[in-house]
Amino acid sequence: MANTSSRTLRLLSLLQNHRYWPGDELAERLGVSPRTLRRDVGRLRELGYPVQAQRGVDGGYQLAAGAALPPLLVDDQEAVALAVGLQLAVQGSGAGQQGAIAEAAARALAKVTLVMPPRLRRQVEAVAAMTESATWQGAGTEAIAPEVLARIALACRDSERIRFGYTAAGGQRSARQAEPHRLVALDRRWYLVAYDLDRQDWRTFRLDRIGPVAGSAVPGGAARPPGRVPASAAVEATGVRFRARDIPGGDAAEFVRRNIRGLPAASDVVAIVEAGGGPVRKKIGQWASVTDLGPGRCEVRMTPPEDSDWPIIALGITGADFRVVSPPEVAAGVRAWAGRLARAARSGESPPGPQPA
Amino acid sequence: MANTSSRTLRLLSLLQNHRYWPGDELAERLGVSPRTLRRDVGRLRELGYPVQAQRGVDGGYQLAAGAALPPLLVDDQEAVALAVGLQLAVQGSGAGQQGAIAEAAARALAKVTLVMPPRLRRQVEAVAAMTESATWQGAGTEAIAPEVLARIALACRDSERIRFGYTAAGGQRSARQAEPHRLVALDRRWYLVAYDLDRQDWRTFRLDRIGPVAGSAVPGGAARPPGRVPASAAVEATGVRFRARDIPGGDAAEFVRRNIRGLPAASDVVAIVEAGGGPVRKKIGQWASVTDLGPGRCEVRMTPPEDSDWPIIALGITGADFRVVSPPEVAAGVRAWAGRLARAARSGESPPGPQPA
DNA sequence: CCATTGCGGCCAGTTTCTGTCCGCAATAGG
DNA sequence: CCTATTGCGGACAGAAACTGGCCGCAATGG
Repeated sequence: MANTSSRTLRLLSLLQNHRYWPGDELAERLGVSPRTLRRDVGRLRELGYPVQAQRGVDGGYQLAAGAALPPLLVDDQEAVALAVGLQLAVQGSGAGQQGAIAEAAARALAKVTLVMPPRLRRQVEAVAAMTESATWQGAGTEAIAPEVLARIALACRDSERIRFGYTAAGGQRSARQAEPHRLVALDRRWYLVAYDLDRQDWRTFRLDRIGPVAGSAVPGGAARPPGRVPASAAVEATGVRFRARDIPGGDAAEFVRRNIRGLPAASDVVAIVEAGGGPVRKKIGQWASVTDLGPGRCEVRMTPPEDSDWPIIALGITGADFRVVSPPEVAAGVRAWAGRLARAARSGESPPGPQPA
Repeated sequence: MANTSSRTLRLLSLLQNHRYWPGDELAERLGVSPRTLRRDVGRLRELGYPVQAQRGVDGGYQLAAGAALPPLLVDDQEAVALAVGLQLAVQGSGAGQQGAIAEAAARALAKVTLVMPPRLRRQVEAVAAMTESATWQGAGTEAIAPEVLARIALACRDSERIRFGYTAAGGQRSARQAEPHRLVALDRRWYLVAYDLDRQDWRTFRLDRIGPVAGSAVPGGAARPPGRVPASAAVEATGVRFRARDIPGGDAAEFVRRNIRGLPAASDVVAIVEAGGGPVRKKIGQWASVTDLGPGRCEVRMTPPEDSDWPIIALGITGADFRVVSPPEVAAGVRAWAGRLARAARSGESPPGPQPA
């Protein structure tokens, strides 16, 4: 309380929470003399946080943008908003070149949730539960539990072995133990690059295929360092730390790209849209890669979550005619939508009232 | 550098960036003796940040969740991700009871952008430009420039008069000068509760109707406190501070609700969906209020941005038949979609190749 | 049983911090 | 032009803190 560093922090907080303070008031709030306040301000400036001052009548201090970001002092609500926003960013903005952002968001999310008081974490979960289904619409959502992502991000950061269940492309579930190295966001999917300890080799895992460990093979009261999170969920931090290895090729994203190239991209959606590539790209470039096929026609390719209506929506908002090349499921979905919308359109024509036979 | 408080901050940063440090390494990094490190840790604990320690071989320190959120020390990328995520939260999650979250997000966003170095701000703008159109799909976007929102949030926080252009419901543009008091997120819209200095009364302004000031009525080199942002945009901070008044009724959200009730909610979309309220609510409860109309039927009411395809999409993903009650524009939109999708469905049936006449 | 690692008391020397007093420099208003 | 206000920073003395070194103790795992 009477501490100097704590006071400096409190000063920073005040300056972040209200941009314009007369010096006297600041001094009073901090319980020090104005001279000491000036010294504190000087200290902040030395630390690189530019506190601007206005002299003369009605003068005061205010915090400006500097070269580095000062420690962020947020209140509870803001912290919740932060976490929610980061979850949105993590789930939603993985597209295109934004992979880097998504990864940073994952890191930040891990950081925040780690230090967030439990009561706030509960709030975040509550809000996320409300919003979750919304970001990735459609029923069979492949959305990743934010908590899985956060835990893996933490394990990567801290070089801690993890154990998890994985459903391979074929459908077989198995328990894995691995050294997680990097999270990579690619094409709206999350991948973990890890050294698989059972296979003794590098692997990439799709996060949406990670689930609870099959047989929670932890013998009774075995060695578990206190303070570790128990196997409450899909991913288990073992508490065993490892030394980082070099990822083959050096670049994690490149490694993922190579690996998933080889796999059958069966779920890709391909469609021909009767409109110029430019406008289409502008409207749905977020989710799809668009290739021009001459004037007024282009090819759209997406990798949406399975079983979702997303590709239909994307094609719909292009506002142009289109043709689904593959897969048949999406074409079937289009037929279903067409039927429903046609009935809706017809019902709208007739005057309101009970549907005529 | 050699400062105690700076060192404490650095320690906090280390603990946030990597969860498990042997004491000796921490001491070495901070350039102090282990004894002093222990004292620093004690200081952090006194400040309320629970640093857990493991004794014995392979022991170390780690930061755990405490009662209060410690100052967040984020790197550049994380800061960008933070800002992007907050913008998403601000634009997207305004629905239902989440208004409070959205407002907190706006506050946090203002806070972050204010102290963010310009280079990072540019990055955020770049990313936002890519993502913007995506959140609120559809053409006639009513999305609010994040910068407008941030600036108004700041002005509210700092009790600073603002000047802006406003397009009234009728369509007339006018220049306003007001004392901004609160931002309110309601029904996926943002409102500003402010005391209008020209009208000498309280008003609510829809943020999406705020635009650049008509005649940037600032005479040449007139008095402008240095450090103020110039009239670079839709909202201008005058630099004049004011004393807060009491909002009539005390509650800003309530005030907004009263005021907009009176206005014609012409753009409301109403539809009847042939499905139970429960499932429908689960699928689109984010964007619409759902009222049960007996088993297997419910009414859906939305207030989407004008001219967007959003209501059609929402109704489509319910997966049920429906009927658009109003407005006619949406019904027309449904017909257009139905036509396009029907053609797409038909083209899918025939083997690929040039469309048969 | 032992090595490792964190804990915290004690102490002496040093550093830093604080409040007070001072003159100076901007700034806005009369 | 003058004045009140407000921030700036030097000087100084006393008080407070910080630091490193030393110690014995307590967990912890092998």
